[in-house]
Amino acid sequence: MNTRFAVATHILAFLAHSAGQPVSSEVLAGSAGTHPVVVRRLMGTLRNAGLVRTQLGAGGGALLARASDCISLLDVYEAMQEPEPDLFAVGSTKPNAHCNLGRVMQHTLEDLLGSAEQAMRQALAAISVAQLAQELASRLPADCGCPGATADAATHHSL
Amino acid sequence: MNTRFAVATHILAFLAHSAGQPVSSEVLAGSAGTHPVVVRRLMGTLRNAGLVRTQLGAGGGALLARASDCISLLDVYEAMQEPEPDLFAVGSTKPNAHCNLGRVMQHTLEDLLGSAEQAMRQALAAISVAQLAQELASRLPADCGCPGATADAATHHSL
DNA sequence: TATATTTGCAACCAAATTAGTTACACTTAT
DNA sequence: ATAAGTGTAACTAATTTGGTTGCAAATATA
Repeated sequence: MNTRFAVATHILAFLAHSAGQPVSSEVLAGSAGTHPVVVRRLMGTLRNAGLVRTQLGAGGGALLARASDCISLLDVYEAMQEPEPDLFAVGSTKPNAHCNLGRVMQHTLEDLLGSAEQAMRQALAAISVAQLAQELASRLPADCGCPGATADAATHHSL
Repeated sequence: MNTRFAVATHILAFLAHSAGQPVSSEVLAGSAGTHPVVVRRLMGTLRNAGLVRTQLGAGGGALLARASDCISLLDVYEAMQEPEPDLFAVGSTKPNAHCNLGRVMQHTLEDLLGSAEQAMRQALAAISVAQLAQELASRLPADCGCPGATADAATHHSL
C-alpha cells in the first residue's frame, strides 16, 4: 500500500497547490513519476472516497472535492484501504481445530491491536493536505537549485 | 505482513503458555493452522530478532528467549519488518525531474508521517506477550465448548 | 552405537498483488 | 469537427508470500 499512499498524497498536494484549476492525469503522472493510467486508476479510488472530483473532456482533469484543510491523511489512508479495511486484519488466519483457538486468538489480537491502530489513525487525522502542501512549498525553494526559485517558488514550481 | 505478524504473535503466546518446555514446529503449525516449515521460517526471523531460541535434535523446539512480559508486540512488529523498515517507507517513489520534487515530497512525507508511526509504535510497545497470553487464557474457557474446559482450562487447552 | 526426532535451509510452485502499458469508447471545450 | 481528456478493460511483468518437498546436521534415547 506504500506507493499508492505516497502517490495519492502527492496528487492531493498537487491539487491543493493548483487550487481551482483542473489538473490532467498526464501532468500528475509526470510529477509523481508514474503512468497517467495509474494516476487515473488511483483517482477513481480517491473520487469514490469523495476526496476529489474530475471533469471530463478537453481541459478536464481533477480537482479537490473540498478545501485542502478539510482533507486529512487519515482520509487518504482510509481511501487506500478499500479491499482490506484493517492494518492488522487478522481475519486471514484460518480457523482451525483445538477448540476454535484460532478464532479466540483472532478476536483477542483484534482487540489488543485496535488501540495501536487507533493511535496511528489519530496521528494521521491530525495532518491535513493543506499542511502537507504548505510544508512542501516551504521546503521547495531551499532544496532546489533552479534559477528564479526564491520568493515566488510556490508559483514557479510545478509540483 | 498481516499473517506473518498474526502467526508470530500466535507462536509467542503459545510459547509463553508452555513456559520452559520446547515446542516443536509441528505442534505450533498445527495450532496456528499453517505448515511446519512456515513456522520454522518465521522462527528464524524471531530467533534473529532475539525473541526466541531453539533447540536442535529430538525433543527440541522453540522457547522464549526472555520472560514473556519483556517481549512487546512492538518487538514482534519490528522483527517482521526486516526487509522494509518503515510502514510508510516512501523510498520507493522514484526521484523524478521537476527540481527533485520527488525527493522533497519523500522527505516531507517521511517527516509528517513519522509522528503517525511513532504513535502506533508506542501503542504496540505497551502490549506484552504476557498480557496477550493472559487475555487469551481468560477467554478460552468461556469461548469453547470442550468438556472439562473450566477451571484448568489453561493447562487443558493446547494453545 | 543406532535410531528416531527435530531443526535449518535451499529450492520450487502457485496465488495474489501491483505497477506499467496499450487500446478504445465516451465526453467536452474550442 | 477536432483535439484533449477521462474511464475502463485487458494484458504483461515483477514482487511477495504461503505451501510443499527434500535433505543435511544435531541430539535425545534405547
